[in-house]
Amino acid sequence: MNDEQSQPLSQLQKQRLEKFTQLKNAGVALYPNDFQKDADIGEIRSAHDDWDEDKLVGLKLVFAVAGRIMSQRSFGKVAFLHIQDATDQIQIFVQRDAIGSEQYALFKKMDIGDIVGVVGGLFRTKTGELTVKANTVHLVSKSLRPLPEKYHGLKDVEIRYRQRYVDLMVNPRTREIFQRRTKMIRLLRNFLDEHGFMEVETPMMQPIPGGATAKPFITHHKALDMRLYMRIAPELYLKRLLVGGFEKVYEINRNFRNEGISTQHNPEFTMLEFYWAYATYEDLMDLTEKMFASLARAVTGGERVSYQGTEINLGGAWRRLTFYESLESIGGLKPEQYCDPDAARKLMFKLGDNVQVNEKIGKIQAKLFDLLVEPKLIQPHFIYHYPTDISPLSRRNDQNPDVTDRFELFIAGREMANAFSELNDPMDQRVRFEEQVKEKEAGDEEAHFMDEDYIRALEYAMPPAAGEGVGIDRLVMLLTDSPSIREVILFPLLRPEVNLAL
RNA sequence: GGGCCGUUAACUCAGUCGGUAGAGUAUCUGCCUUUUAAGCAGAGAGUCGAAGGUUCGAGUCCUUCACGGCCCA
Repeated sequence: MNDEQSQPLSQLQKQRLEKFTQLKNAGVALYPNDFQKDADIGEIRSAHDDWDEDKLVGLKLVFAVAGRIMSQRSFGKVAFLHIQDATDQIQIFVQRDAIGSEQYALFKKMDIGDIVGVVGGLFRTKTGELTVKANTVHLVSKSLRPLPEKYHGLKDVEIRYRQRYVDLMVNPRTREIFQRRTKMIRLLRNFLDEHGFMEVETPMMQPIPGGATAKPFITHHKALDMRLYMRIAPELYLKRLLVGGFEKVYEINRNFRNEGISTQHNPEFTMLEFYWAYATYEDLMDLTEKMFASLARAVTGGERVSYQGTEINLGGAWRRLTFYESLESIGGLKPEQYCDPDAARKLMFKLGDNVQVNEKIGKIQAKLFDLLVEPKLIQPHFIYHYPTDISPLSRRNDQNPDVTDRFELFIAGREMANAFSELNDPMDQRVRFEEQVKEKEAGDEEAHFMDEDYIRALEYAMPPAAGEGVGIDRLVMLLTDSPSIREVILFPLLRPEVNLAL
């Protein structure tokens, strides 16, 4: 800790180290593991919050609680603390005459931030607060660093992300976000399980990355001397399972995309993907409405949620319109502006975006959509019938082969889900992959790879199916009213900390 | 990758026109047996993100860099 390499200790750290030494010299164990905790603070409070003083005095029970000291108000021979465990906070009353002068002297060496164990009964103070009157106070774990200020808390976002443990200690909102995140994921699993889906796990390290248009991370397996990619999506493996005969499968886990970082992108992020044989993309729209609304009810209490000051209604049937309809009615474009490649390219240039000369019309249209339509989709919208050019894994529409039976879901001006009826024609899939390989060879790092084994699987016949991917981080953002994806990821990726000597 | 903003005590923040580095909380000392942003009195605490430059003099002005945030790509 305090060797030559380390950073100079602050005055506060030195003072804590002194107390550490004093306690040690007094024979106090600084990191004991024998305190027997027998109650959670939350349980104590919910069981006794409405008890009056007489009733509490009648209660002869003694509780053993443990938690971190969050604040203290110290008098000469008596002190009040608040300690916090995973469930709640409770006030502790420590009296010299109750625990003895010797113990009280040791207690005075304990600091805010220390983890302590307290044994005592319950009473109510003059101001009416439910309080544990300590019979004994045990040091359970000594803290050598001061906690952030009690009133303003920890605001510095860089420290909040780098030292999430401190953020979690002192900011209740942070704890609530991650508790809600966990609850949401559990609810999603329950929802899918109840609808007959089977949860599976497919490779995160893949020899051929597939299932999405994205740049992968590359890694290497030493013993096999083999290049591997961190998966950009589980899609192609999940569909292999449909070939194998499972008819409803899902996976919730991490994907990795080697792209920029923003308020809506973290290089590793969590996706739900689910596949449903004998269903269509339209069935998925219905299921998605149900799923999101039930999730919102369960975690926020209603179907109308407030996101960054805007009310968003997740209840009922959501608006559905085709990709081209949206370019016209929401983007304000006319067919001649987006159907003709030269006109579309010219328009993109005018909007300040560079378009590659060889870019296909579907891709240019997608850029127009991103710019002119997506930001305006605040209430939930299903946009369907995407151009085939940009949907290499989707089934073509039976009436118009230039579009696919695919939709994306937009809420709060951002993509929340992507879904389609699956392409199960192996011949067509091969052609689509070949198109992608051409784009890759032309320099598009995000284009799909050829996956011969996937085509082989389709050649065994895959049932017609529909599949969907839902960005869980963005969904958590929506239902926790968080403006940045980093607020809903426990340890978002940051550059290495400089000057960190441990 | 580009633009803008930020980085000052452990935390939250001031710092005027370039002239000795400030507050609150926290900490330490003393008093204090029902407080809850406890109180009173006193004290200590700084690589002003880093490195250069301008200047008699830089937290402040200029340049570069690092890290973070927001927006754009």
